[in-house]
Amino acid sequence: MKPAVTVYQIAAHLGISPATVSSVLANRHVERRIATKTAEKVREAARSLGYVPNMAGRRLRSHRAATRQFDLAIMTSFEAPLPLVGQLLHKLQSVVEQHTTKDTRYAVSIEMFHAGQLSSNPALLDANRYHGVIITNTLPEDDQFLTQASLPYPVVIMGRRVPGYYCVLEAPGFVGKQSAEILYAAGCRNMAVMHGKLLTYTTFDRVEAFKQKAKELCGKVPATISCEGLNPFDAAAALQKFRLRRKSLDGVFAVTDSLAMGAYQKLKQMGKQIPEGVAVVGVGDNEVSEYFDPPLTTVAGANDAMVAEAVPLLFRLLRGEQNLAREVLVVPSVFERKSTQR
Amino acid sequence: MKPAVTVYQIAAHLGISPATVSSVLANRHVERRIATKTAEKVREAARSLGYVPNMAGRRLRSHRAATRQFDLAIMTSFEAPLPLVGQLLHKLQSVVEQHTTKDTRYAVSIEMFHAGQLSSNPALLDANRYHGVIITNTLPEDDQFLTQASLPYPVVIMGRRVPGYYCVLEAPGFVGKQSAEILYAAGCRNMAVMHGKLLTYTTFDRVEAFKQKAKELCGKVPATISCEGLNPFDAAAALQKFRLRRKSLDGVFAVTDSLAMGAYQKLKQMGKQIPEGVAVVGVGDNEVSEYFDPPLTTVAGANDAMVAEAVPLLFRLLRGEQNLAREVLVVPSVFERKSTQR
DNA sequence: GTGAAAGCGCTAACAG
DNA sequence: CTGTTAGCGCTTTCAC
Repeated sequence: MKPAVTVYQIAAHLGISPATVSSVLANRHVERRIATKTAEKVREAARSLGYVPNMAGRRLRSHRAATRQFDLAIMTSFEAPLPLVGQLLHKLQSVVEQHTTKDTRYAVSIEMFHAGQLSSNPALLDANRYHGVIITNTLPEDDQFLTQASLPYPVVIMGRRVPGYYCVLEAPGFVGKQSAEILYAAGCRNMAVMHGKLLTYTTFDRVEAFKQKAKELCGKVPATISCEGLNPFDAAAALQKFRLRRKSLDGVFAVTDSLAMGAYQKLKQMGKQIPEGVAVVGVGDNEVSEYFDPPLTTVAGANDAMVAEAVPLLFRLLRGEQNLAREVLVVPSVFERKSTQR
Repeated sequence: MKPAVTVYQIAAHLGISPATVSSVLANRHVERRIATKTAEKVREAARSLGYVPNMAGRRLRSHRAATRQFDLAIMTSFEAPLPLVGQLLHKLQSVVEQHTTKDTRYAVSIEMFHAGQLSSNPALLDANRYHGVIITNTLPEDDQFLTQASLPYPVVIMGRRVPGYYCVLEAPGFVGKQSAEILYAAGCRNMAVMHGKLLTYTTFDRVEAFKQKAKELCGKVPATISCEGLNPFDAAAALQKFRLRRKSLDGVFAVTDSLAMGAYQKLKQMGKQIPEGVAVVGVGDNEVSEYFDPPLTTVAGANDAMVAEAVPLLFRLLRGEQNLAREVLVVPSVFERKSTQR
C-alpha cells in the first residue's frame, strides 16, 4: 500500500503552499481570505487524490499546551447484551462530563471484539491509543490472554476476576444462590436453569451457584435449558424443545431477563400459569421486567452497581491514586415480584 | 493552568534521556533492556509529576505511513433511548470490522450532549477530531444550530431532515398514520397518544400524523397522555393521572414500545382488557414486544432500517463518493399482533 | 491572497 | 544499558 497522501502532496500537485491547503481543508479559508477558486481546486484535488487527514498531526499541532486530553475506551464483545454496554456508556459519559474542564478533555471510544478473540484486537496492546479502558463481557479465553498481557495504562475489568487487574464483579455465587432459594421458597422442586450458549464468567458463576444450591435444597441437579442466544426468541425456541422431555418443570431461573421474557410466552402457551404452575426468576438487566404479566421477580444482577463502581474506579486510577482495592464485590439487590409468589 | 508535563521534563528531572523515559512509559523497557531501577524511577517520577501522555504525539510518531486511520463518532443526546444508540453502535462496529484491513483502521467514539445543547459540544466543530460522524436524537434547537454550522467532515443525520446534510429518516407521517388506521380498524373511536416530554423531530412527526389521521377517522382530536420520560414507569404514572379525566378510552398509540409496556400494566389494573377494552399500538424499538401479553402490535419504527442505511452512507461519504441522495426515507414495517385484534 | 519556516510531543533508528 | 538526532503531518505565525 502506498503511503498516505499528505497536505504537502496536494500542495505540490497544485503548485501552491501546504499552508494554503491546510487552511482550506480545515474550513478556515474564509478567515484566511483564500480565493474561492483556490479553495475549490484544493478540495477537488484532495478528493481525487484520496486525501485522508491525519488527526494525530492535527491534534498535536493545534492543541493548547495547557489542555490534557484523556482518551478512554470501553472494550466489550459483540455478543454482549447491549443494555449493559448502554448503561456503562451512559455512566461513563456523565462522569466524563463532570470531569471536563477548560483544560481537561475526554473522549470515549468503544472497541468491540468477538467473544473469545480479545487477543486479536489490535488497539488493546498499543500504548498509543488510550489512557484508560474498561473491559467487560470477556470469555475465559480472553481472561487468560489478559492474565499474560501487561497493559501500559489503567484497566478496570467488569464482571470477572483476572489476576493483576482492578476488577469489579458480582459477589460470587450470590445471584444463583438467591434464585434457587427464592424458587424453593415458592415451592418449586423441579427447577431448570436457562442460559445462552456462550458463558461469561459472571453467567457461569450464576449457573453453577444455582445448580449447587438447587441440588442442596431439592436433592437433585436442576435441568439445563440451553439457548442459542440471549434474546426472548431464543428462550422460546429452547423451551419448545425442552417441553418434550420434561413435563414436571415448576421453576425456571433465567440468567437474563430477556430470556425470562421469552420463556413467559411459551410457558403460557404450554398451559402453565405463572407463578402457580411455574415460578420464574430473571436477572435484572431490563427496565420492563416489572411491567411483565405477572411482574418478574429479579435478582437484580448488579450491572447498575458494577457500573457505578467501575467508572469512578477508572478515574481514580487515571488520577494516579495508590493503594486502591484490586477487587470490588458488588451485592445484587433482589426484587421479589408476582412471578414467584404462590 | 500549567502546560502539560512532557517526557522531556521527566527526563530533565531525573537527569536521563527522553528516549529512555519514553521506552519505559510505553512498556518497552524490556526489549530496550532498561535497568529495572531506572524503569522504577521513571514510573515514580511520571506519577509524582502527574504525567499524562499526549496520544496525538505518540500516534503521529509511531504510525506506519501506509496506514490510514479513520476516527468516527456517534453523537447522541443523553436523553435518547439507549436501545437506538446500542443498535447504531453495534451496526457501526460490524461495518467497521468489515472495512478494517492491514492498512486501514477505524476508531469509533461516542459523544453525548444534553438534548438541545448540541451547540455546546466542543468536539463537534473541531476539524481535528473526527473523519465522519453520525448525529442522532437531536431536538429542533440542535437542528437549527446544525443548519447554520458547516462541518468540515462528512455527517449523516439520523431521524431528522436538516438542510445541507445527508439525512436518513422515517417516511414522514407513516408511523402515526398507520397507527391511527390500525386502531380505527380495531374499532377504536376514543384514542389517545402517549409520548414523552421532549419531542425529537421523529417523535413529533409520529404524534402529529397520528392526531391528524385519528381526527379524520373518528371526527375528533385524540387525547394526549404526556409522560415525564420514556420509561415504562413514566407511562404508568401518566396513565394513572389520566384515568381520572377519561373513562371512555379505547385505543392507545404509544410513541415507544417502552411506554406501551408501562401502559399495559396500568390498563390491566384499571380493569381494561387488551385488546377487548383498549387496543394498544407501540413503536418497535424493543425485542420483547412480541413477548408481551398480549403480544404488542408495533409499527416498527424504523430504527433498524435507519441504522442499516445510515452506516453504509457514512462510509460512502468517507470514500468520497459523489452524487449521493441527500435524503433517504425509510418505510417502517408493521407487525400486527394481538394487542389490536378484536 | 499566499508562502516559508518553525515546532507541537513523541519515539525510531542508530550510535555508543 | 542509554543518549542523540531527526522527523511523523499538520497548522500557526509572520512576512510579503
